[in-house]
Amino acid sequence: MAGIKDVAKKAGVSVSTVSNVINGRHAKMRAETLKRVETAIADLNYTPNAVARQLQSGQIKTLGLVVPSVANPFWGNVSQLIEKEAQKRGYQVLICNAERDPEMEAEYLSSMYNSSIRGVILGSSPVTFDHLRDRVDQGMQIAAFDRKTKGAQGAVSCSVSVDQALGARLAIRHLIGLGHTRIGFISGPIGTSSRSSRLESMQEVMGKAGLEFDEDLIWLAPEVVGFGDSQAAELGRTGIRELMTMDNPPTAVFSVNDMYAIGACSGARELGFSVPEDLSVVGFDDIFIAKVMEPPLTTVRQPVEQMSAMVVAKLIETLEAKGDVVDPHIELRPELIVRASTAPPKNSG
Amino acid sequence: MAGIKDVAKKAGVSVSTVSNVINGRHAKMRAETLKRVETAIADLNYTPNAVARQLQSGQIKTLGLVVPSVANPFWGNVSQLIEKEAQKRGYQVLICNAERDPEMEAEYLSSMYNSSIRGVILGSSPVTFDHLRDRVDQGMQIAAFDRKTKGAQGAVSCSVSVDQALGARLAIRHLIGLGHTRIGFISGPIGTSSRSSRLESMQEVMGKAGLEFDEDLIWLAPEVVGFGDSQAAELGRTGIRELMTMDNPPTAVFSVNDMYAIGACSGARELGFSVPEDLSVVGFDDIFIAKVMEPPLTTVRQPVEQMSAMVVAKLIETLEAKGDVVDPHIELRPELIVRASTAPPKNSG
DNA sequence: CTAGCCTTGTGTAACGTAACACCAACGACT
DNA sequence: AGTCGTTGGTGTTACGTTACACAAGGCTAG
Repeated sequence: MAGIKDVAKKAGVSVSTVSNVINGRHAKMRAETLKRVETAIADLNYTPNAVARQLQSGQIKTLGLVVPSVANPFWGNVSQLIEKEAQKRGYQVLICNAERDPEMEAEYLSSMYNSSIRGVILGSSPVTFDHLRDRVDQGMQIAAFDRKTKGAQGAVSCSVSVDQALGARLAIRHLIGLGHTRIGFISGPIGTSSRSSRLESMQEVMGKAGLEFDEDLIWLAPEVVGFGDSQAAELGRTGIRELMTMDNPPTAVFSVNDMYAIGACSGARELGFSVPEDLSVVGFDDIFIAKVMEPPLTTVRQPVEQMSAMVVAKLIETLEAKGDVVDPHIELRPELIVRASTAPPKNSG
Repeated sequence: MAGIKDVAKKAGVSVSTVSNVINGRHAKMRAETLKRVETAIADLNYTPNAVARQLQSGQIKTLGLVVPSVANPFWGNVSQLIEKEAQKRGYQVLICNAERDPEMEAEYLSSMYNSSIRGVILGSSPVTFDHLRDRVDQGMQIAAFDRKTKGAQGAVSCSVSVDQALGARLAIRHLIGLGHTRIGFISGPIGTSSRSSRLESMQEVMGKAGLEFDEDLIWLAPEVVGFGDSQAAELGRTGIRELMTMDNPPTAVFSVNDMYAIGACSGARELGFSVPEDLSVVGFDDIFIAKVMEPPLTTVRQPVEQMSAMVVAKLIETLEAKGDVVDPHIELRPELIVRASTAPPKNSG
C-alpha cells in the first residue's frame, strides 16, 4: 500500500528522486542519498504500482496471444514457448482461449485494446478479419501464426507460419506413394485459414496424381460455435466411424491435426480395424503424444520452437520499430515424420 | 486515442455525465442528453481506458492462475475451465507457467501484486510457502487447487482439491486386488504437496497390506529446476526403462500422473514388454488421452470441471467477502477409472 | 411569496507514477 | 567580483478515469 510519496517522505527526498532510483537513473546521485532511498524502499516494502506506471507511460510490455484452446496440447505447448520467448525480451503474455469463435476473438481484442495492449499473436487465424477491422484501424498490430498474408487484407502486420499446402502435399504424397488411392480427410469445421489450405492442397495433389477425389471421404465435424479442442479427439473418433462404415471405406485418412488423428486411431480400433494394417493415419503438428502413442503416429511436424521465437521477435520488432520491418512474413518448411501409423494398403501388399 | 474529455466536448456535456453514461448510471438523465452522449461515443469510436479505470478504482477483476505448464494437457484443460468459470463471474484470468520453480512462482506473484491482482489460484502448490510469505502479508489471497491446508501455515485462504491420499489408495488397492505385490512408483521430483501425498499414501497402503515396500521401485526424475511438463512423458519412458531392467522388476507401476503413465507404457513396449500382460500401469488425472490411447489407461480421475468451478467461486467469495467465507476448504473424492492398462500379473494368472 | 425539494446535471480532487523544466550551491576561471 | 558550468537534486503537470460534493432551475406546498 506504500506509494512513492511515502518512500520520499521517509527518505527525506522528493518523489522525483525516488522515481529516479526506481528507474535506475542514479548515475549522478550521491551514494548516501541513494542508500537512504534504498533503505526506505526496503523498510516500507515498497514496490512500484504497475498500473500507475502504465497509465503514465502509455506503454505496456504485454503481448496478447489468442489461441483456440490451451486444452489442445499443441496450443498449450505453443503458448508456453511464446511466453518464454517473450519473457526473454521483457514482455509478458496474456493468453486467451477464443475457441475459434470470431465473436470471442473480437471481444478479447477489444478488451486487450482497452488495457493498452497493442500487439497480438493470432494462433489460428480466421478466414476473414472483418471482425477485427476496428482494432486494426485503431493501431493494433496483429501477427499470424498459421498463414501468410494472402487474404488477410492488410490486417496482419507480420506472420510466421509453416507452408500449410506443402505440409498437406507431403502427407498425401506419402500415402499415394504407399499405394493408397482412397484417402479420407477428417477435420473440424473449416473455419480457419490453415484448415482450408490443408484441404485444398490435398485435393490438388490427388488431382495431379490422377486420383478420383471422393467428396464423401471428407468428414467435417458439425459446426459448433465455441467448441474447445478437448473434444477434438472425440470428434475424430466419430468421424472415422462414419467413414469406415461406408460401403467403400477409405484405406487411409489424413487428419487436420494430431488430436483428430488420435481419435481416428482409437475409433478405428473400436470397430475392429487395426492401424496401420487396415487403415493408415497421418496427422499434423507432431504433438508430443504422436511419438509415444501406439502405434506411433506418422505426422507433419511444425517447427514450433523456431516459429514461436520468430513470431515474438517479429511482433516486437513491429511494435518498437519506427520504420518498416524487414521481411515481416516468414514461411517455414514443415517436415513429414514417418512413424508406424502408415503402411501400404492390404490388398496391394 | 479519444478520451472521456473528447466525448464530453463533442456532446457538449461534462466529463462526469459521460462517466455516468459509461457506467450505466443514466436513470435520472434526460433521454436527449443520453442520446447525445451515446452518439458522441459512437462517432469518436470511444472505449474507456481500462488502465485508468483500474488506477482510479484500485480494483481489478482479474485472477491469477499459476500452473506448472499449460503444455501438460491436464493443466491446459484446467486453465481453460477456470478461465471460463471466471468469465461467467466477470473476471479475467492471467495464466502463468511457473514450471514448479519456487523462484518463478515468487516472481509471478510479485508481478501480479504490482498489477493490483489480489487473488491467485495455485495449481500445483509447493511444499512450503516461504517464498510467497511476503505477498500473503501484503494481502494477497491464495487458493490451492491440489491440497488442503495442512502445511500451508495459514498462507492459503481457500482450497479445492481431490483427496490425494484416497486417490493413491484406490490405485494401489486395485493393483493389490489384481494380485500384484511388486509395485513401482514413477514421478518427477517430489516438489509439490500433491506428489508427496500420493507417494506417502501408497507406502501406507502397501504396509497395511503386509507387502514389502522396496525403495528401489521408486523412480524419481532427477531434480531439474524449471522443467516444463512437455518432457514428462519422456521422463516416464526413461523411468520405466530403469525399473524394468532391474534384476527383479515390478509387475505394476503407479505413475504420479497420466503423462508419466503414457511414457511408461511407451517405454515398456520399446523394451518388448506388453501392457497390461507384462506390466500394469495406473495413472492419475484422467486426461483426455487416457481414454483414447492404446491400451486405454486405468487412472484416477479428478473431477476437474467441478473443482475448477469451485475454486473460482471460493476465491471470488474470499476476495469480495467482508467477513469469513463459509467452508473455505473443500476436498472432493477422486474416482478410479478401470480401463485396459491393468491386469493380474502373469505368474499369478 | 418563499422555503424546500426534486431533477439534471457540473466542477474538482483524487489514484500512483514519470517527464520535464527548473533551481540552489559551489568551485573555477577570467 | 562577476559569470559560467556542474553536481545533485526539486516541483509540477499530465496520464484517463471515478467519486463526491455541490449548483442552477423549476415545481410544489403552506
